[in-house]
Amino acid sequence: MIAITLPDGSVKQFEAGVTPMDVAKSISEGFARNVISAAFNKVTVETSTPLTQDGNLVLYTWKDDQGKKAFWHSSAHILAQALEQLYPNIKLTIGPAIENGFYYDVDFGDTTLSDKDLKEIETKMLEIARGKHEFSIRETSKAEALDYYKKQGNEYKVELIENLEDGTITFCDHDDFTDLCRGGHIPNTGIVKAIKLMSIAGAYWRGDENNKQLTRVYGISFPKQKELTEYLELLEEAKKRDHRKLGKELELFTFSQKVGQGLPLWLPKGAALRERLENFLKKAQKKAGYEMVVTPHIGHKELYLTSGHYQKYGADSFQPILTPHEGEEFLLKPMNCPHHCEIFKTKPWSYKDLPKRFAEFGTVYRYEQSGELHGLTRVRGFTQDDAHIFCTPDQLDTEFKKVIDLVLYVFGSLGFDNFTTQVSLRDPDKPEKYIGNPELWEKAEAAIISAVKDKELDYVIEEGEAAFYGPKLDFMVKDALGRSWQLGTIQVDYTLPERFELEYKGSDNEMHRPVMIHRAPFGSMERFIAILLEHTGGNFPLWLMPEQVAILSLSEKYEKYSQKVLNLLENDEIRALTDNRNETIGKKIREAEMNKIPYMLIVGEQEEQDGTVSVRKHGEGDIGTMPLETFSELIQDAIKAESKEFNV
RNA sequence: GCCGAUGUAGCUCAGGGGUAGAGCGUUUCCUUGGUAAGGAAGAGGUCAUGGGUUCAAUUCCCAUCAUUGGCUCCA
Repeated sequence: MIAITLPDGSVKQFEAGVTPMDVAKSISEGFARNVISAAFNKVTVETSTPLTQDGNLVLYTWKDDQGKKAFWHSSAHILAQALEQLYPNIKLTIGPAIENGFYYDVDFGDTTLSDKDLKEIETKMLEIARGKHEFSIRETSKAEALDYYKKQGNEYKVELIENLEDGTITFCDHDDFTDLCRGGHIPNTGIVKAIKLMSIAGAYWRGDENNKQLTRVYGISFPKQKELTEYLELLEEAKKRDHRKLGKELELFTFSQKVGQGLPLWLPKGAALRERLENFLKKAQKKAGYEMVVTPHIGHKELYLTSGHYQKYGADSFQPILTPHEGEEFLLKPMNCPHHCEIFKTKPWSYKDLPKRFAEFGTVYRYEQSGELHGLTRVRGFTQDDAHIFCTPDQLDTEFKKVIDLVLYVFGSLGFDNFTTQVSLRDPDKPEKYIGNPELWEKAEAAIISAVKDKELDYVIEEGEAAFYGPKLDFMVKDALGRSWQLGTIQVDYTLPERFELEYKGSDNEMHRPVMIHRAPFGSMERFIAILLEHTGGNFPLWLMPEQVAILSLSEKYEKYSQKVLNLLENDEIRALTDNRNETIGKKIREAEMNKIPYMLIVGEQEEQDGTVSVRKHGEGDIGTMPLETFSELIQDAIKAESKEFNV
């Protein structure tokens, strides 16, 4: 007999050789029907794996992440089988479960797969699924496994197996299909009821662009057709919130092929929104002791040689600009920090002067690969809400935490309540990717981790994600399509002060090197506004709205009164517009609603006589008639209610 | 940059070897209205660009450019 401990702490005795599914059945038949995966002593096992010793067993259903993982991983096997049946000479490589579904990377040889083929593959997959084939795991020797794939001429699987230890190699079989696999499947293919293949994409073998490009088929599957339908509806919903679509509809920004790809053009409403965001941050930064500086859009090549950016990114950047006669080389500014370092150098500093905090909304230009451009989130010219803090090593901890406070204030003011943070450290295996001495790196990394702990942020540590000159703390949020984007960033840098030979005089009358903090709460104005658009679906906080009030006259007869209402609101610094067109009120309301204008004021004969407005709120409808002054107070109070002050 | 898809009116999109269509928007006229589309008429397109096949190309083929889903990259 063996003792199986369940997650609730209860311990049950079973015959050795009992399977997780048997245990599930012993709890209840109904529960067992939903169990699709299991972990024994924290190791993923099949639901049919015999258990031979005491241990902790966790049973997973579709509701658990682990269950979904097993479900989608198993679906990838079904996909592979369908592909093999339809395209006999292909070479399978890897096919994992991902956050939303699964994919399989396949070498199709000379065949090209297109979207039209997906339907046929889906049909084949459903046919296989309906066969209710059981998944079973079988151990094999390394030699046998190698032999199997060498015979097939599948060099990818051979490469995978060569990197595995003998004795740990398993195959998974279902129906007549076999694949190298470490396990974690659902009991049988019949549990997969709904399948949708989403897209085809190219993907490099092992993620290395020097390797052969394979064809990746993305799909998702569900235990019920209804869940698939809901998922597809969710995707539709996400599309409606896409910042590229909303940006066009709300006339915020555009792109022009003639101006160049990745170079956004801000339309009046978008520019106004941007300006308001900038002013919001400027106000908080002023309180926090920042001073604004301004630097040019280009800089001498020498500047970036000193900073190290040229060596690191020069080759992949826009090519240097040559002056006509002297042949001097200038670069489009890819970073503001070298300029700010030169500002720091304009005069000698005492430790009593520090910290110095230089801030700039600095527009930078970077050559991003054409395939990488994406709306406003990945562009070639963008404006950073940049600042650099030059401080003594003693001040680092305090300054870093102050920056965290500022970032949290910004996020809180804009409704980003769900964010995570990432501490990005060096890749210990690739020291050549970084500049600066390892001791300083350690100091910087330790400073960030301690600040994050003190501030009780929810964080993950990612090795190898640091900037080349220093470690960083990034703030990430998710967009409407579930993609994670980096917003704010705070970086500790001992290296640039070294390279620019920055100094201050200490209390000991000796010269010392300051520490630098790079920081940008928004990250870039472009990206931030994109994410804000998707986050709010275009319903920005009232204080940011390009147009807060639409005054809709019932007919042209009330044009004069609507103009009067507009003037009075503008006196109270409320952004309003009038709509006196020869259209019905229903149409004017509809358009204002679609333009997401927060308040609509309907004015007609009654209102003109009484000096009132009939107020309609976006998304809510009629909220009644009131004196104009009352409405003005109402909206001003609403704006005040959502604007928090930044307190240092 | 690489692999796939897409590019038709200002916008959203249909069409298809014989030089183009809808809805919305826009213009003009009628209508002067009470909380999500009042009515009528008109204007508007070298069908992304450049080649090729063909009696004939917007349609088929190739290339380029842009957009897009991924991969790689991201100071």
